[in-house]
Amino acid sequence: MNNFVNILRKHKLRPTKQRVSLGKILFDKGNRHITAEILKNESDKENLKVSQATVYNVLNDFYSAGLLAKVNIDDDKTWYDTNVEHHYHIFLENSSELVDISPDDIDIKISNKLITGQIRRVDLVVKVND
Amino acid sequence: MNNFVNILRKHKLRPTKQRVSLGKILFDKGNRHITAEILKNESDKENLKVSQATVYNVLNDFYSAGLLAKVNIDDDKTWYDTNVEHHYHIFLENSSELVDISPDDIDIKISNKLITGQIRRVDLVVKVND
DNA sequence: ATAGCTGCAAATGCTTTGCAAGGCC
DNA sequence: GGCCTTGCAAAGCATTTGCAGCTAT
Repeated sequence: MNNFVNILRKHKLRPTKQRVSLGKILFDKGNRHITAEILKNESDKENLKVSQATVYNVLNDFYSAGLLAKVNIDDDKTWYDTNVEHHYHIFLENSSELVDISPDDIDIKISNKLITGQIRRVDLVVKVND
Repeated sequence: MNNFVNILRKHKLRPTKQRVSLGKILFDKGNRHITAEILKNESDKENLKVSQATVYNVLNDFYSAGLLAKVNIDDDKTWYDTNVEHHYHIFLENSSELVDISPDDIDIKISNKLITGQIRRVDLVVKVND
């Protein structure tokens, strides 16, 4: 029935009412970019009775399990991304919206004499504004 | 005499003792990447008697004047960069150090069908780890 | 039964701010 | 002198944590 319950179990996370209903908000509508504040608001709108602390805990748990990615845009709030595949972002400054860019649509060539050690990740954000 | 005093005046910032001495730490040693905490520590080491609040105020003033750039690495602290030219970054995760990459050493091609509006800036951070 | 989770409130960590005292033009 | 800046302490915000009570297994 509920597929997400199994995903939680697979990651050794108990499928509590709160996790399942927040998971529904996060993963049932395609790729999303969300903050703890937005998630709490949407949860309230659906009368889910989830505390703000639990929203933070759940986001951290999902992130640790690899179900969410973090995106650094500004220093104020943490954004979470339901797309955990390698990709880049466009940030629409007017609406504070994030849009995914597939690595196929962008070509980055770094002169590798600059890199020492292992590349762990490459973060790219194009900030646009009309 | 003190060249930085004139720079401050040009930006309508009064050349107070605090601004001039923090400016010396920031701009007299080539390009630097620094947080409010690091700057306060270095200021203390030189017995400058600058309060933490003033460190924050000065960083904000310099940033607003275009003398410093901000770099988003993590959500915890704000990094400031004395290099305000367009460029990219390598973040050394082991030492939490930032290294500049010149735009000449990296080639980014974005399929421009993806971009609507004006590109305000392109932020790229390569996180390495050995 | 019990290990894990939730909710509340308090604590934390970075940063900002109000206001009185001091410094620059 | 007058306005800007500083310093201190308090406030602000996003986030984390301690702990008692609850829930999934």
